Amino acid sequence: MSQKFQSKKRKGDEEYKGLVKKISIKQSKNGSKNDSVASAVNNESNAGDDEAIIPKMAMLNADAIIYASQSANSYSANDAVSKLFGEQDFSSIALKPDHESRPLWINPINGIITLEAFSPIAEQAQDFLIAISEPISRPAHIHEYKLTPYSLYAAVSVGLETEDIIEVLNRLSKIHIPESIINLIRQCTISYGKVKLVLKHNRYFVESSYPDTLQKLLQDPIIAAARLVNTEEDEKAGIFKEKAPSMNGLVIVPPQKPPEKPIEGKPETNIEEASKDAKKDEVDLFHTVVDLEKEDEEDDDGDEVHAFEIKSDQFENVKKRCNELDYPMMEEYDFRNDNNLAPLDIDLKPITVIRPYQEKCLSKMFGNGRARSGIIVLPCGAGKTLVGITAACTIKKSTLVLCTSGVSVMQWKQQFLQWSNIRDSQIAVFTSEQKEKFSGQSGIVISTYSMVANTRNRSHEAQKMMDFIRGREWGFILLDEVHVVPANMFRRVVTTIAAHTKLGLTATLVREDDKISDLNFLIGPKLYEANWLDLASKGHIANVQCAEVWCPMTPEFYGEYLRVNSRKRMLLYVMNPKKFQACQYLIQFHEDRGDKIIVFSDNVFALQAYAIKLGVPYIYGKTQPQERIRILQNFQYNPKCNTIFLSKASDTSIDLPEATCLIQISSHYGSRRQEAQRLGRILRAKRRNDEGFNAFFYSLVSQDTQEMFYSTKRQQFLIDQGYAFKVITKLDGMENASNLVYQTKEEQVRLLNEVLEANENAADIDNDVEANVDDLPGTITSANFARTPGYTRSTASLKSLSGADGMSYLESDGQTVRRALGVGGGSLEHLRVNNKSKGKKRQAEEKVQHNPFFKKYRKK
DNA sequence: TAAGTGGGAA
DNA sequence: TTCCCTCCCACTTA
Repeated sequence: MSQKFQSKKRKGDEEYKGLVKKISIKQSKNGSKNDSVASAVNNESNAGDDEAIIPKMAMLNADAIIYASQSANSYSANDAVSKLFGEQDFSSIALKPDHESRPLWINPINGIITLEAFSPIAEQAQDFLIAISEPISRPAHIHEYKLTPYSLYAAVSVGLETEDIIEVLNRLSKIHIPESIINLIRQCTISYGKVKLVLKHNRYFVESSYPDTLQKLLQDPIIAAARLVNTEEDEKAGIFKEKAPSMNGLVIVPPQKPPEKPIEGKPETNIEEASKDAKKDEVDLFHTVVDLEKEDEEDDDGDEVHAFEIKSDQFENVKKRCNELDYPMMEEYDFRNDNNLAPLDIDLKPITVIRPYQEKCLSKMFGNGRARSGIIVLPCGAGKTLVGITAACTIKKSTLVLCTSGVSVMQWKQQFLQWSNIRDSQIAVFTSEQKEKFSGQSGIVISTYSMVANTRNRSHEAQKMMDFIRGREWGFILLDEVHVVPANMFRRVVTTIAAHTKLGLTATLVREDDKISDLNFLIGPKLYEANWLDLASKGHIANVQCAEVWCPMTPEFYGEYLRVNSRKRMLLYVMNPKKFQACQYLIQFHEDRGDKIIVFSDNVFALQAYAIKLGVPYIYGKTQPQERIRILQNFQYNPKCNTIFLSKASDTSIDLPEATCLIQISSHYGSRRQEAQRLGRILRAKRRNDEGFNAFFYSLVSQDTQEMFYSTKRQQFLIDQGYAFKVITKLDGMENASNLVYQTKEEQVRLLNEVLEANENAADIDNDVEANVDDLPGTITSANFARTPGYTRSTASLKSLSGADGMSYLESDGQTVRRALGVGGGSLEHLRVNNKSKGKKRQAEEKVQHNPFFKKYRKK
């Protein structure tokens, strides 16, 4: 490979020589690496598809050009092309003479960097790009990254410096870096990393070696207001040795002991050695690409450090404000020199093995010997838990772990016991069921977000436990599924708990709202994000074939689909008989192959209809825990039970390594996170390292319906991760399968009727409520009216009751029954349901409150 | 053990 | 662009 480079080499280009030198060093150090990447790219199972698509794309473009030139016939074809690109026409930018050997393009306008992933040095370039920019899209051959203030902040916080970033970028780029981009980098990095948030004795300090910077920040009204004026107590506590009144009240803290080289502490176990080596490798690798001598320079070496204290309940605001002022505060914890917090006796067990990418994550976190706060993004099944546990074992201070569900809490506890030598008495669980405290000065508490974020009345025990958690200082807080933290209620956990280091873990750092960037000041920068395909190619997670199966609507269903309003359409395309058949066919096909299959449906009606019709067990929200366990164990160990149906009840935190095939029949909304999480269910497939093993992921989509739109949206995350979705318009052999359900028109029509009935019953409530809402002008009176005790809506439709005979699927679902019976008045059946559960009334209230007026009213 | 409540996701 | 429904869960209390 280096031969190829040599042949392209041009004399006199110093930059280029430098680049080649770096490459050959890298190669001699790790000769086979590039080859394996290259082969991974070439063997990439979907590569063929991509190639097949390219000519089509080219044709498409040609069409567009012809069209453009015809519609604007005064232009020549060339002009028309430029017009298509608009201001994104960069044909005037000069390429470097040796551009072919450099893998990057940089868009001067939006900071998007395009990487040729087939370049021999793509892997090194990737490491660098992940450090300085956001991965946007990483399909097989061309990757896109974007430079953003946040990403540059993250780059600085892992130790990169402005000029290094510019220099390396320039080496890798096919064009000279545009001025606009250089300015962006300078602007974003010049002020970064100068201010730190420090927690000491349960108090928060803004610290910097640049007093001017602190002065500047104090000019800001928000920060000034959050400032806590020092008292004599501070002195007694021994935090401040020296005051500097001349600096307008800023105090000087004696110089900190400069951090040593990465984790040289106590290499007690092999693991620590291994991870130390990994860190060294990481640094080496970085030097190889970047060629820096001065990487580990510390600004505050021997300098004085200045600080002022802020109110602890204000620190979220201060962090946010500093971000806005372009002085993002880094949070680092010098845990090895902290003698205030009691140490925690915890180490990884000697048998515990850390994978290379896990070491990489940790090296980003502990790169300068301190613990940085931030976020690590790893795909499901890639061992996020172990990363968290290893981090806890490195910090060795009291640790708080927060998860989304009680099941996860137990899993975390079990994993801590499995991978580390933590004693059982040192690890406590805090949920509604169990309220434990650890013994001694330090320990681990595992809890849920809702437990800690709860603002309503607590049980006595819970309150005591919360006082315990709030009253102490934590060395480390681990936030599992960190993408939920920006939610209004959950985000308060980061402010109410005093923790030196915050580490967020997630597989999918996306939300469908715009709150995800809040994590930058709630937690910290993204420290590492793994490439899913990369991990798959190395065998850490399973290879997955993704396919979208198009199921034509039957004429009857499509006719109805076109007729009804959009709200009622969903059931029609989910219950499409052709989809039913495709699902059944795929189940048979994969069961014959020996696969274990999970079928997902968001829609409970469809879930039950499918599962009952096909005689397969299913789990949804109301399934009792024991029943769930029974079904899941059957699925795992019973060779006769190879398929289960799941609702979104188990989208997260359910571990089924046996599953090798997923089928999605209903995916109403465009949640990228959900799609990725579902794919994650099969990434840890036990059989992933079998020769030629593939897991399968099917999305069944009714053709020419809204579902196709949602499906495309949902897939975006996975596509950005490099997965290619194949479109299957016809399942081979399906027409020969004789045992499929709903083959006759009569059966299909009967199904259609059932669907329409269900739809109508469900819709009755909506119509009814809407009518009410329309009647009421949205005044306070109407609110009172809606909340009047004993108020029942009486615009009953007996029709919906009388039609309930055919709803065989509804019977096991209490809520749907209620909804179906819904508004009916006067019937005994209705009264029975209504008496049994007041849920209906609550539902009615909610509906009324959805009126925009009340929404605003309630917000006030 | 069941029901109510509040909250999250989209 | 905004808003929508539904389903799910955890926690508390009766």
